[in-house]
Order: sequence, then structure tokens, then C-alpha cells
Amino acid sequence: MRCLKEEFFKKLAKKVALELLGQYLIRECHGFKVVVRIVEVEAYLGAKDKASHAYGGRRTKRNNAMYQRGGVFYVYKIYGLYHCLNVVTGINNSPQAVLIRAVEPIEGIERLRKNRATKTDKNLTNGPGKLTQAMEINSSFNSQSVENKELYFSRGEKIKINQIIKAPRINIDYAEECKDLLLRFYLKGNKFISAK
DNA sequence: TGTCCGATTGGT
DNA sequence: CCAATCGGACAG
Repeated sequence: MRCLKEEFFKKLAKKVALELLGQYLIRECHGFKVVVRIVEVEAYLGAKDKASHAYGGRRTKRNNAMYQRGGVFYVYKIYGLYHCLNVVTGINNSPQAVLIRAVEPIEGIERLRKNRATKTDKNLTNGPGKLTQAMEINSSFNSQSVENKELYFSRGEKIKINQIIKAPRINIDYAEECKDLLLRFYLKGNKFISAK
């Protein structure tokens, strides 16, 4: 098992985002193990990025994890209903992160089905709020290191650059000129890409 | 203290 | 298209 160390994340968010595609995310606990493959991500760049929670250097209770070192999770609740999973990148006090938007089940799909009532398996993990629900990821992982026994990454196959689609990020209409930046990355033709 | 709203989702 | 649903951001 080649577990990704914190070191992997101490780079610019855009670079980490591209490199995370194709890597595995593993959720393990007493009694179960779920392995998924990352197929869609978004990079959030920091103080100058109007789409980011840290725009303008805002530091609040919610986004505090973004100001920690690269290699910790940033998990927040949205719409009072769902959780979004991010990994902080870069160095301390450089609030960048990568949002995990969609994943493909590899192992332990029964557990995912148990956690989300859906008609199709595609609908288990093809969105940021869906995958956290299916994988039992909540705020308890906020600020936790990626070198963690219950939620961590491991090496997947290398992805060829021509298999990666670059697109504008989703649901950030408020971000003015930043909304058109091509910071959403996903695997071409993958079945588990989020809607839109 | 009070009001407003979202890096989403599911159901019309 | 719109409601669900609530912690937290922010104004006063």
C-alpha cells in the first residue's frame, strides 16, 4: 500500500488537483473498508480567488483548516445538509484547497449502498455531497492529517494528460471574473462525473 | 441578537 | 424550477 504522505499536498492547489485524479481514497473503520478512485476535483486558490472561502484573506471558524499546512482535510457542511471534502494544499497560512467532487467505487460498494438510498450505483458518488454521505465522511475529519487510519489516499495508476478535461468550477456564479477559471478537472468519459 | 445564505441534492 | 435545513458569517 503506497499511502500518500502530507508531503504530496505541499504544492500549489492546481498541481495537486491534477495529480489527485486517478488516485485512490480509502475509508476504513472497524468492520468495513471502502476504496474509491478520484475522478473529479476542483482547485481553490486562496486569498485572490473570489470563489474561495478564503477570498480576501478571510479567516473564520469554518475555514480555519484552510490556513493549516498542506496535507490536512478541510470538511465543511453546506446547506445544513451535506458535507464537502477538501484537502488543504501548499504551506501554512496559504489558504488553498482541492475539493473532491466525484469518485468511482472500487471496493466495498455494499457499504456505499447502505449509506445512500439510490436506484443506480452511479448516483452513489457522483457529487461532493453524495460521496461524503456514502463514505460516512463528516466534520470529524476537519483539520485531520491525511496520514490517518480512517481516511487516507493511496497511489493509483498514472493518468495521461489527454484524459483530463479542464472546465470552469461548478456553482460559483458569485465569483465574478474568477468563475471562468479552468480549475475543475475530471477524467474524460468517466461515468461518475457530477451533473452539468 | 437577528437576518441571510450556501464549493448541493432530490423531487416537481 | 424550487424546497430542504442549519451552522456560521456578518451587520448592528
